[in-house]
Amino acid sequence: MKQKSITIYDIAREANVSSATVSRVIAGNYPVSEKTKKKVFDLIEKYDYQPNAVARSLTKKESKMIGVILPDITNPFFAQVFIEAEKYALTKGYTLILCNSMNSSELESKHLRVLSERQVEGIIFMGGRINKTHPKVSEINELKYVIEKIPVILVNGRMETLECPSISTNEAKGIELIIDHLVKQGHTMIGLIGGMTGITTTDIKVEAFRQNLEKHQLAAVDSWQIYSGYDVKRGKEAMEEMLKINKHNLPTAIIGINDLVVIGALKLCHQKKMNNFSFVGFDDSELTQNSIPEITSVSHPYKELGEKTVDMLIKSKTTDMKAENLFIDPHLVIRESTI
Amino acid sequence: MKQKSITIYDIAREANVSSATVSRVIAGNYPVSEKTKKKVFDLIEKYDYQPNAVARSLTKKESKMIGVILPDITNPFFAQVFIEAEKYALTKGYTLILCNSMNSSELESKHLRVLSERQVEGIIFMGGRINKTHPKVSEINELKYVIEKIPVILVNGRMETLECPSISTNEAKGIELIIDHLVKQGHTMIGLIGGMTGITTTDIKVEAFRQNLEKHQLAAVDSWQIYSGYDVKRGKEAMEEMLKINKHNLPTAIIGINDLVVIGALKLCHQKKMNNFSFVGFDDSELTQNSIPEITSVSHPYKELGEKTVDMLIKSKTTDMKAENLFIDPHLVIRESTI
DNA sequence: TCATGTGATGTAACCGGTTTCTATACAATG
DNA sequence: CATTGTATAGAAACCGGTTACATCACATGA
Repeated sequence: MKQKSITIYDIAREANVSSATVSRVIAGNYPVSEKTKKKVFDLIEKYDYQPNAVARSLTKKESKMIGVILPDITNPFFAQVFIEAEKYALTKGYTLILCNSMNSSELESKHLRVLSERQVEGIIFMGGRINKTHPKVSEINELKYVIEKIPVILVNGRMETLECPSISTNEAKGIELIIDHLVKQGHTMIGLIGGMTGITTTDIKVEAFRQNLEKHQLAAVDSWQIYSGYDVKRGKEAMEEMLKINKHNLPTAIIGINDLVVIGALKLCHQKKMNNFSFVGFDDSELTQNSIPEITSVSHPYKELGEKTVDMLIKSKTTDMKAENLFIDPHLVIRESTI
Repeated sequence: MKQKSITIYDIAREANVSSATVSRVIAGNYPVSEKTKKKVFDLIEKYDYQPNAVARSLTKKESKMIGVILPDITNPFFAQVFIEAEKYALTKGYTLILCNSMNSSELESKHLRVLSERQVEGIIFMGGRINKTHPKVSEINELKYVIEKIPVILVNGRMETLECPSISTNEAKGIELIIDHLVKQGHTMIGLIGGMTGITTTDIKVEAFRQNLEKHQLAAVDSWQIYSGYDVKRGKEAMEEMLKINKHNLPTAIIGINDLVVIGALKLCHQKKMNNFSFVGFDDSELTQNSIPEITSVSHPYKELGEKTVDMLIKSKTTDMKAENLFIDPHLVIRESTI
């Protein structure tokens, strides 16, 4: 329904040169006389000629596209990494294709397939549910199969069952920052709520939690660590349980596995009119600044995560990618909830 | 660095047929003998042959890609529409390319160009800063130029300077729902904060605000309507001003131009220990459920916005698109902040 | 029996670029 | 002057599909 666009041949014809010459003028990687160059550039401008990226992809066998598969772009963590990756990719001539898997392995597979058919040069895989307790082996196989053909990088996710390069926030370091801060504030009784055992990122945090309590010679009270999940509702539930089972022996500071959990806990405390806890979240999402009180939280190295991932993918075109696991340190943003 | 994939010719050779036949088997739009079909399908399965979408795009002159340009995927409104659009597009064989413009017209132009070169079949343009007070005419021209070549649809944005089809939430209706609800709750003194005059979506809401007050024969007190902006900070500022200039004549219910503004206003009221206002937001973002109190808000017809937009774009391939402006009614989600 | 229609398949052109190979003109070198 | 090198440019193949057109075998109907 729209007019057909002009091609390299149209330019060539009007300039009385061959398409090869026009191609060379554009690429600028081959000697072309100044006169011809000018003639071609003038025509390109005159018609606002835009090279057809699809045709170029086909001949050059490089699509200049990178796929991004994540559970849900609504999650501020994924959104932030994506934005940084996109910004960076653009400067490198790459385009990102975002795929929301909505935590469905079926969708994940479908997206994997589409991306592969579209000849993406690499796939960024975030927060997939692949971990040692993952129920569906089929999915891992699917991914494994793709990895053999397309470079895949995991962001903040590890796969015990599969060799795959990854880039992650050093979450253990994040927990260390939190506990150091809380101790400096005078806290000696610290709890941890949310998350699920078996999920890599939770396991790492819990492990770091215990180690750092020990480092400061603080008691690791078992009932002060409550698994529940990752959303606001779970946070509320966890806090409810915390209050119930520790009625007479409560921690003074509580770390949430992520910001949402803290929001939930805060809500419960507000309802119960208990405003005597310090809270720390994880992810430093916008929520932390919009809640009352504003929440101290660990901020991921978003920019590095995004850029390094894209870089590794681009590099993997020429260098064989080692299945290395890169960790980047986060930092702590201190707000009202811990002062 | 990865192995080359197999092509339709590989399949054809091993099946002792021509590539045309394989193509026909896959397309299934042409009679092929059962025997040949089976032979080909078996080989496709054996090698897990995946057609090269780039090559297909080139010959068929249809990329099956749609571009999406929006200011910032972090904004829950855009994210939600995107998710719905993507979900739907996938079922139709289309892939979306998300572009964050970060409110920079430079980036907008760059993305427009990239998308055009990639031969996208259409562009979904959300929340662009194009309106009657828009300072940069160059940008409009850029967009205008693209529109001549690629179908563009605006989502929740209108352009006075440019004929372009659009799909929008009926925001006036949203305001009507709010005011009807507040009146039913007994409110007779209603304020409106946030937004900016000159921005289409604000103008529409303000206009509807006044009309609906009139409908209920309520006073439209000038100082109860305060422009400020769109984020939490602006909301706080607006509320501060509201309290200052209306010290002895305050509204009892306050409508925010969006949810963020309400969050800001709530924060201020919390600081000032003034918990006697009813608040209503707009967008029904997750924030509304996570704040204290939970906020009554107008929910956009996300699913319809996403699906209808994709549908229109697909249809525009065969039918010439009228520059029509479609409106879809939102609904009101009632929460603690107005009871 | 011959003309015609139909099903199944192959051939080759095409999509819009890039790139290898080749050719030409001209300058520099011996 | 013959030889070699270099700058410039074209011809043609190629990327991996799709499809218009051609072909052929066989069935049908006059």
